[in-house]
Amino acid sequence: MARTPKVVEDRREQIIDAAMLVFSQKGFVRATNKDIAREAGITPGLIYHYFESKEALLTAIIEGRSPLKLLKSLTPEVLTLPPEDFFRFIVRQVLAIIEEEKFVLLIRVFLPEVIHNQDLALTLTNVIQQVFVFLGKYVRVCIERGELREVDEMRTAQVIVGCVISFVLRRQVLRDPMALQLTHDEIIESVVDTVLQGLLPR
Amino acid sequence: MARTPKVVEDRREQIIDAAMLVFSQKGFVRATNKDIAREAGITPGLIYHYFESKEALLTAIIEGRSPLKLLKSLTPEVLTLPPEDFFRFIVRQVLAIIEEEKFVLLIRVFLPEVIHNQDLALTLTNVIQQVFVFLGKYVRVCIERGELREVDEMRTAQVIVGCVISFVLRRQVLRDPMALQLTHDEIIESVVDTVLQGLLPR
Amino acid sequence: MARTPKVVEDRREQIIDAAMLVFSQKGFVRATNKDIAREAGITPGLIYHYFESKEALLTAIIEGRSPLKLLKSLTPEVLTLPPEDFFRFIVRQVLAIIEEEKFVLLIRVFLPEVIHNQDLALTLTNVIQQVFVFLGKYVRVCIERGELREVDEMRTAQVIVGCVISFVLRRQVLRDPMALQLTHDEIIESVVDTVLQGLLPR
Amino acid sequence: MARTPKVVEDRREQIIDAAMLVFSQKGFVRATNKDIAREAGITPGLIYHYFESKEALLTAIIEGRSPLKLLKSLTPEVLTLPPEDFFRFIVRQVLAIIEEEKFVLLIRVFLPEVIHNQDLALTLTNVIQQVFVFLGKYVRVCIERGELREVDEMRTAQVIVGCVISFVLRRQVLRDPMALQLTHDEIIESVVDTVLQGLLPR
DNA sequence: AATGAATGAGTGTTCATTCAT
DNA sequence: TATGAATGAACACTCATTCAT
Repeated sequence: MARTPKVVEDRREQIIDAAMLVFSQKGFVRATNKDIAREAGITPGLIYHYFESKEALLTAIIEGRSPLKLLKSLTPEVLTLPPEDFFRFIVRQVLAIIEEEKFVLLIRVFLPEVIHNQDLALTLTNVIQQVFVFLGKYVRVCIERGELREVDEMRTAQVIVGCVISFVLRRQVLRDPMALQLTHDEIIESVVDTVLQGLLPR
Repeated sequence: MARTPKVVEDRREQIIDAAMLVFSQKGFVRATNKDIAREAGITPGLIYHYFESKEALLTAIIEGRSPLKLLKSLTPEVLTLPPEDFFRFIVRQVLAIIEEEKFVLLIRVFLPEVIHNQDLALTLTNVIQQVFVFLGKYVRVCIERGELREVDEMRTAQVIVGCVISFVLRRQVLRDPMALQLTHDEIIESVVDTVLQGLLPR
Repeated sequence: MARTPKVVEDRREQIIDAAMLVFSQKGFVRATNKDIAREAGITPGLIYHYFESKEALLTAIIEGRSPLKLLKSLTPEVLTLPPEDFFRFIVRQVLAIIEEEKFVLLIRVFLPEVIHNQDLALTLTNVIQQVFVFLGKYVRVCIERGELREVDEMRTAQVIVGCVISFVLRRQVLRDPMALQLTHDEIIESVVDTVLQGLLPR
Repeated sequence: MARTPKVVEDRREQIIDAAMLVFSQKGFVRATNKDIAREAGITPGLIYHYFESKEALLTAIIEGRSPLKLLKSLTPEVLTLPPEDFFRFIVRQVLAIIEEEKFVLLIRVFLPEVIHNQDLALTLTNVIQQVFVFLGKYVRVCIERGELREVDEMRTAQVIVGCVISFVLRRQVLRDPMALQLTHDEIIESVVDTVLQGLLPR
């Protein structure tokens, strides 16, 4: 009885892991409880001891696996870095977290759901927004320091993060070979160089 | 005898329209033939007079509503425009087509399917690739004319188009208010200005 | 208007022929009106100008194609033939009619239906019975003439005709190669010789 | 744990029994899963816990209820019996097994299917063939012993078994009263007497 | 905690039949 | 006569969910 809660926690995690995998492969609706149970090495009925419904299992994934790490890495000290380093750092960070194996699964689970679920969309929007705000603040500071030219800092943040996101989607959702052949460093270089130097000759 | 074929065509189109709408709202799997029939004002059985299966209906949408218009607008003449005008033109073009009402529906129908359907992913990849190639060629020409500095033209193309795509996705999939409040012109300005001038002071 | 009735008759026959073929291939329930219409070179709707329902089409086949020819060939004059000739004649007659192309179709259409349709079974029973009676009468006459030994004439008739029927079923329903490799003459010989001479040495 | 597998087996058997009955009454295609479920006292969905499909249920009937008993009874010992006894024995055996209640159901289930299913036809053909071969061998032995006159043993076997089969079909499929009024012994007597003695006076 | 038999509401699909043309 | 679009009532089958064990 003292050990039970720990075991329970494990089972829950185990089911969530299995569900994440199966959902990411077949999609939420197409994935059956039988599929999930098979992947978790249990029987379908047991899922209902830990989750109210299949829907609740999806919610649990969302709530338990939210990309909070992303925001934690955005500490104030990095704000003191010079633009080149800062941008490389933040793009690398976003790429690293977002392309983690588990995170990729999350994307593949959420993306289809987010389209028909406004709540989910809001959750995701908020996370992204916080990245924008953080990045935007830095850009504003640099502008005032004279290290960057006068631009709308929020739009600039959206351009930069947007580039990275589209690379990730092409890699992880479309599995576009042209996007997959690039290393993280090459992506970082392409984005940061273009955005900092601009295309026009100096 | 003269009117009948026209009516038939209309029915087919009508069913496709209804399916597009319902699929975009509920997703392909969740949408039922009953939903589609209700939306089209017919009985479910009639769908099978015009399509072999629900899957075939999805295929018909893809094949009939493919974004060929996008590529048609990319005529050789525009290649002679100076970079500022050219980039504004092409970004405006992509935005205009991609944010058309019907096209938005297409995105919402395909995006969830593309994740679990490699064939669909390939189709989409190919279309995007063609835009990259077109844009890349232009960049190469400008570099040789000395109008743009020396960069990898394909990666640059991916950066530019990627920015636009991520704006569209945030608007049409996430319905992110921050992205929605921008006009097409503002998006174009943000992307083109950032990419051409760069952020570093000149 | 003068020609119409004739055309109508043709159409009816044409539909019945098509239905017989399709029913014999797929069975009554599995065969669709569309199948029949395709085979007849018409559209499904037209069937209902000539027949009340699919069921009525089956009935029309039964009523129109009943094996009356079989009984017509059993004229009184053959009764005067000596046993050897008579048996060969009647077995040959039964075989010839029953293995006619059209008749084989009939068997394949009826057999499955007869099992679940007592009316049909009665119709068929009656036809066979008449053959038994005819044959039985002949046997009785021969016994009285001393040309055959004293046996129950009706049971004897059932044995003889039963042999032939089972050969036909094995050929036309089971398509049993062992039965199919025999010619009509060989079947006749096997049946008649066995039944007349008996297996015991004389 | 000791009782569970037994219950499962019972359920399977129970469904097979119900299906046999319903199929034999309405035919495979006309019989619905609802019919079978009602007969078995379960819900239609449960059928799919035990069988992959309706088709698989038919297959299970074939495989589980195949008339192997028939062949098992044909042991070498009986080959030593004198012709009269042997023929009476084998005809009685065939009649007894083939007219068992369960076997009659089988006939009524298969006969309609066998017409449109070559695989099924082959299975049935093989069983019958084995009986022919067994009987043929015996006839050959007797001929060599001088107990029977010189005849083609395989054709003779076909004649004898064919007689019995046609009696059974008339009884169980056509429900022909003339065939039904005979006892097994009468049928045996008619067949064996005719075939052994022949009709011609000795 | 764990099983898996059992249910019932639904799904895609088929097809005999009707009917405006 | 003839068409084929349209319907509606089924059908086989699926699966989330429940529950006795």
